[in-house]
Amino acid sequence: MKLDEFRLSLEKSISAGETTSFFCRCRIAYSGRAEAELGEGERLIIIKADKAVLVHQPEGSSPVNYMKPDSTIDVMETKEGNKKFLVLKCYNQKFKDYLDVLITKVYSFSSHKLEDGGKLVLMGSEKDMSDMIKNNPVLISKDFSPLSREEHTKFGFIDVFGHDKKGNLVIVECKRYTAGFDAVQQLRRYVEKIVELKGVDKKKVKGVIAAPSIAKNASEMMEKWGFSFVSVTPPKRLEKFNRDQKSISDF
Amino acid sequence: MKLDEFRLSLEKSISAGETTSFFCRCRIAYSGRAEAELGEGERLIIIKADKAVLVHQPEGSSPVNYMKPDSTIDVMETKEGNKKFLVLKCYNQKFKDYLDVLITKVYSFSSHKLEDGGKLVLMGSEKDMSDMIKNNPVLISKDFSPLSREEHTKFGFIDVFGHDKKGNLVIVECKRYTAGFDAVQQLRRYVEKIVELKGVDKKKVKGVIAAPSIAKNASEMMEKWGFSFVSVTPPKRLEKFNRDQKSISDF
DNA sequence: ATATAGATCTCGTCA
DNA sequence: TGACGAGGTCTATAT
Repeated sequence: MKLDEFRLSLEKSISAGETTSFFCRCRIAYSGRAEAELGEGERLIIIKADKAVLVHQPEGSSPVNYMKPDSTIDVMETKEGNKKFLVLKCYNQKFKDYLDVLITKVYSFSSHKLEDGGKLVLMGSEKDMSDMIKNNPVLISKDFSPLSREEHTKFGFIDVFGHDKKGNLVIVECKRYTAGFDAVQQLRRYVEKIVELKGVDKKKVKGVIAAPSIAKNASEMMEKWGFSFVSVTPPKRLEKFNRDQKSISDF
Repeated sequence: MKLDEFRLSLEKSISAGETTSFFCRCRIAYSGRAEAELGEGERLIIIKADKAVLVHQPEGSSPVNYMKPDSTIDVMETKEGNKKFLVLKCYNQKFKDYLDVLITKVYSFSSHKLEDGGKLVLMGSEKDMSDMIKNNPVLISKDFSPLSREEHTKFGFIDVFGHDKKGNLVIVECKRYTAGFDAVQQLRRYVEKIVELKGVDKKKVKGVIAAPSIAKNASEMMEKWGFSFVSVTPPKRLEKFNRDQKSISDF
């Protein structure tokens, strides 16, 4: 594809608020929160309707370079020797980010005005876990009584907060994956805050990690601080479909 | 674009290890580490050479649905009433992830075998910060002597480790952005580990956060634990180009 | 705008 | 392979 032709199509698409996708050969420089350079190679570049920019190499889930939404995007001509190339100049005012893409060749270009009001409905998040625990407190222990869930209090952001029949306060930290050091430390901070702010005896505040599993080192740390681990798996609904059906949904 | 025609092109591209991009109308169901549904709408779908799948809505940096690399991808026909549609069935064995995309319409399709050996060169990471501090220890204090950097020791992963002239051990935790609770706790854990494993007096181990700034609450926590904060900004090189030059790089 | 924490985090690294 | 920490994390939420 000719660069001139590409340039016209691209500018038109961007100003029309379309979402654009093109394969090209390019070099990239970024400066902003950090700085990065990427030598010449073939990539897929996406410009979204909200002026987000993504540069994808042929492998990996994440873009190798990107710009956040609300960037300004200009297309300019540049010369290298006697050859004309294009430069995609992107700037994000909010984050003081700059991205330059030197485009030396374009293989294909496509663009479309996407109409999409769909919103993702997700199940199995940490929030869903704390929900499940609040509704089934026996998952934590036979005498656990939850009081609040997912609340931003002056004690901190505690997943599930409650008490037991022995008069202990109980703080539950949920993790949807294997709990590690970070989870234990987070719990420890909440426990200390509660002890400090409520002025109760340290022994009267119990810390609990609810997660599918816990790392060995983290487990040792738990013992040290007198916390306990309860194996809980985030709730799901469709799982059975995976094995039984051709499609996980009949839409 | 006809669905039959699209199907042939897509299957050919996938098996050829190309990177593929197409605009379509679709509905989506995911089940695996969590579960998700996304109603009908127009999206851009990318299938990479490594069998990663990305579904992008017209807005936002991140894909609304995705599959990690090394997924198996099948294209199947399905019926809804008397209409024929396509289903993209993706499965990742390692993560037990399933993604179904019901495609009702395809607007455009493009595919290319990307040749790209380019690797991103990044400057200004936390590693670069700890490098800078090791080479300019005065950034921490006049009498700081670094011993190691970015080392996995039995004491933990410590950004910069050293001592001062008063015989104290000094542990520096670098953050490239505003330090918060998490950073302070991380530091606290390292300090406690060193005290425990080296068997030295608590007062002889000093904790330092090196970051551009620190959150107010985190700062209070620092005082409580006797840690100190030093303002350090991650190193960059190209910054001046941003304002002075048309391009942040002359490539 | 800042602060806090989750995420189908992703990615790299090391034991 | 699991554990652990960084990330130009991104995103949502609350203050």
